[in-house]
Amino acid sequence: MTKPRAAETRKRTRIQKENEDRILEAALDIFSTFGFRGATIDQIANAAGMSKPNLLYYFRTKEAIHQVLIDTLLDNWLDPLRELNPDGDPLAELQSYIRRKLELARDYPRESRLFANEMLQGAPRIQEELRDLKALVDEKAAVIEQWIKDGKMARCNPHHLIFSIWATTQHYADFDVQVCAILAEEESIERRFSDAAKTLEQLFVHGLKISTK
Amino acid sequence: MTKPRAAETRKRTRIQKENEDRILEAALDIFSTFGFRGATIDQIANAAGMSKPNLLYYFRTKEAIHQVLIDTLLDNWLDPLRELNPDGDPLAELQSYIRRKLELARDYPRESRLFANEMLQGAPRIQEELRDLKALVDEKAAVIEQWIKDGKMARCNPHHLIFSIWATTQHYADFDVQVCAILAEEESIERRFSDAAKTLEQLFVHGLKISTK
DNA sequence: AGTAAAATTGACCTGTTGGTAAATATTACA
DNA sequence: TGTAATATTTACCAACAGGTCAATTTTACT
Repeated sequence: MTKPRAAETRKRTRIQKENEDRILEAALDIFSTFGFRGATIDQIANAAGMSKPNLLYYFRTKEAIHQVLIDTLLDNWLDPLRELNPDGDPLAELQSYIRRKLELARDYPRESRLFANEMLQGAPRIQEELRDLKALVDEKAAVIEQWIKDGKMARCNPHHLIFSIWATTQHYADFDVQVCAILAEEESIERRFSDAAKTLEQLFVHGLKISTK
Repeated sequence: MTKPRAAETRKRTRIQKENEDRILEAALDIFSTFGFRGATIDQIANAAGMSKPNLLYYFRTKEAIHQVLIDTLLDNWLDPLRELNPDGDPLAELQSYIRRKLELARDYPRESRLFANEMLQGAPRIQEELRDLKALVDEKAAVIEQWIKDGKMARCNPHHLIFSIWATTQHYADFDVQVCAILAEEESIERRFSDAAKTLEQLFVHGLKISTK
């Protein structure tokens, strides 16, 4: 015990807490932009307003920082799916799920990009988390399957439906540059968000066919 | 002219052509997985079965390789959108667009990931290409808008519709690890693809509402 | 076969990167 | 106020990265 690392001790100091938060905040910026290998500790330390050795006093390795980010990310990220209520109205439930995912993409784009980066690289650091994810998705897919069997919504493949919801919503975080480049620049983020929400609702509920109502 | 670099000379040798192809092939692997900053020349050279200096004999810098990949990528990538025919049947045109994009995701996942990596990092190296992209998208969005005005398809925001098509199809390339982890492992790529195609058609055309036909 | 151009390599250089060691400064708390 | 634990910094290291150079081998062509 010659070197009682801050992160290891039981009680966390005020300074410790503050600095760890600053580091994680900065690391989220850098990792989400450059990916794990593309990010450097120097960059993160700099963004956190801190010297590199000082940063390494709080997190022993680059991996350690990344791990914490990924872990906390996944928790929040899956909350909307967890809340899908089997007893609610199917279309309303799905619409609210879509909306909540879209809000996450709007409010936490860096988290989305961090996750996307990890996926692009083949998810080398989150194999076990993917297993938990599968369990949750399978569970909710069963819920959707039941809805379909009960004749409450159109037949479709529940897993792929979930993929489509993920894809369309996260797109606004992950491909934000592209979205902004293509939409007129004067479009505010609020406008983009509400247009996206309206379009997704239209698509997922009614599709593109002329409705005969 | 003391050093007539291979890539600069008019006539391309057999060896030159072969090696450039091998390098680009290897670079696509590495860049698409690790992103620009995460990829190293050593990795690429190694994957191409070639020494680093030899690789640098064909491409002067890491950027040069990346640039070629991005340029050729964008061309092929946008072909399906270019072919959207204003005089065709709207829903059939869009369905065939979706299918072609899905085929691209299946057959050229690395290209998709390369592009995704660039987007995640804020598209630092493809600003001007994004402008061309905007022009094309605006043009096709106008086509869709006309279809809507003609009462041939349901009202929606054409730009966001295109985003949704991109998102859902590319998802199968970019998030392949996740998709595979969540679907049962025994599912073949053909099965995944056909399930995805069917689901997307259902979604984009009919939506999830119970159809009354 | 001879030769000039093209291709390849090993050795090297410079800057960067993840991480360490030891010394110093600061804080919390009795 | 003293002091032990905590926090921070300076100086450093070894490995790696992008890229160059000069020398050597291979190829294409007469």
